[in-house]
Amino acid sequence: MTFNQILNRLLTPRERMNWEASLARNAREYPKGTDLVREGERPAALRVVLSGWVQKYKQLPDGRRQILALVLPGQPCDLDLFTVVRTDHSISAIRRVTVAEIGRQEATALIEQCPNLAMVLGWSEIVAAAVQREWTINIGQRSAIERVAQLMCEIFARQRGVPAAGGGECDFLLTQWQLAEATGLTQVHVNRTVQELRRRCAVELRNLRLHIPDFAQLARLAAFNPAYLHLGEADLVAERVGPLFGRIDRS
Amino acid sequence: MTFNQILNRLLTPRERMNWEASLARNAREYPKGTDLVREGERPAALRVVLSGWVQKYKQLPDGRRQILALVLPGQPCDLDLFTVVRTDHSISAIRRVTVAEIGRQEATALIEQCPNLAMVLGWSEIVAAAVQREWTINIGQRSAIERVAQLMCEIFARQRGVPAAGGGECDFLLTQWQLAEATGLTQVHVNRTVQELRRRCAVELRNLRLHIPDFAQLARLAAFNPAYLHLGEADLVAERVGPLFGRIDRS
DNA sequence: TCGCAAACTTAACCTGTGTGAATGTCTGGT
DNA sequence: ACCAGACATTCACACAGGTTAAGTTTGCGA
Repeated sequence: MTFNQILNRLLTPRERMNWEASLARNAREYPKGTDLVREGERPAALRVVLSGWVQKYKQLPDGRRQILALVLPGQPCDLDLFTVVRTDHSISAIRRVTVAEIGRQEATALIEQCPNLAMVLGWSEIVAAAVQREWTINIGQRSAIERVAQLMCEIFARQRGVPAAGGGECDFLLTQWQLAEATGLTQVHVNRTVQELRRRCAVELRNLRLHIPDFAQLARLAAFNPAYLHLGEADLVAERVGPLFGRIDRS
Repeated sequence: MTFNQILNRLLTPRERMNWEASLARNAREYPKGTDLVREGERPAALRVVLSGWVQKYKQLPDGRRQILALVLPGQPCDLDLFTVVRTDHSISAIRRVTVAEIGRQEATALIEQCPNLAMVLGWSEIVAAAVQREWTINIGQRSAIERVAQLMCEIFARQRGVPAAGGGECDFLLTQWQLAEATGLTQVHVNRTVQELRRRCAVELRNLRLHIPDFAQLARLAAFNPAYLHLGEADLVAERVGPLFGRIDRS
């Protein structure tokens, strides 16, 4: 269940129109590598990725860098605009991206006009937190090959869902260097690892496309358990998230 | 700024009374090692740690375990009760703990009666997410000695704040084995690392107490930057978190 | 106060992953 | 069709941290 499908399901037609209009009105393009947000800044906009991929990352003083999360098309980067005074991480474009940047005033008005929107945005944060936890165990406990395989499973599942059988293909906009920064490995070792995965016929990877011939096999290798993506729970978002973030209003 | 200080500041006296009464009414004790929540369960209560420490963790099928987060006294474990259908991680008592377990009905009523409470709880989730990000870069990029030092800085700062100068002492309820599970190292290597920190006079650690003679020195060694704890931002919680999670009502 | 389990320490050895550097190969822009 | 820069690949070597297996100390419950 993608973020867009959740929006479709939970927003009223009018709410959805307002949201879409706001996104379109505030869409901007950036070349790859552009920093959208820098650590320590005061968040000034609600950002939603419309095309391309965006990374959240942190750096140590000596330059070591860790990618914390990937934001795929359709997803909001974060809700820091509404919550945080100084951002604790940076956000940048992995490749050329289109991002909607909705300013504070408009974003606040939008949420007030669309009672269900806060709820859906809240849900996206909940899933993002679960993904962050999975990345923690990924980096902390899995071996190199498991880490890379796990990340590939996640990226596939977030775009295509978990296939009932067999496999498929999806976008994979990371260079091996970025894959290394996301998994806590070095670029050289990621290369070894990707080749090992190729040798085992677990994945094909070229031209920014990832092909997984047998998803179940890769998932086994990675000890991938898709539960943390909460893909099947969106139907229940309404009754659950409602009390905290907002209220359903289908009038 | 501890969670309790935020509560003091943002709740009305009546709200605070309701909250405290609810905590007291639902307090329960558990011996160390008790699982409070198991991965895959439906969350049934809002849990707040009253004394002792609690860990959130995930396990791989073969038993490898990663501690994801520590919940210290005064803090809520999570808001999964309001948001998630099936929990994606487990929660257990690190040592003997007292935990308030507020059932769904009571928790929902409480939030409806206390408009500011949702806001404060939301803030705790925001900080927890920031901590999770820091743990990710900790495990992904720092060396063993940096990881351990960083975690010690965090635990100290969450209890005592960042000392202006010099150092101090605080509780440290983790065994070296748990320290290993939290940092993605082995127990043996954690032991080596702790001794190296002792040798450098960076910390003293015994009897579940951590003594840091010179916090600035340890922070330098760990590349510790307390910004992610958002310790100084609580004053601004109200105007920020308000629009999303709730509304200030000091009537 | 004893006794046992949990926690910590030490040691010898091993391996997965990091380093640094050179070379090869795409690919998108013009 | 070509070129420049970005990516991927390969190699030789180093070392941080893992593994296994004993000890030794500590602290708590009976």
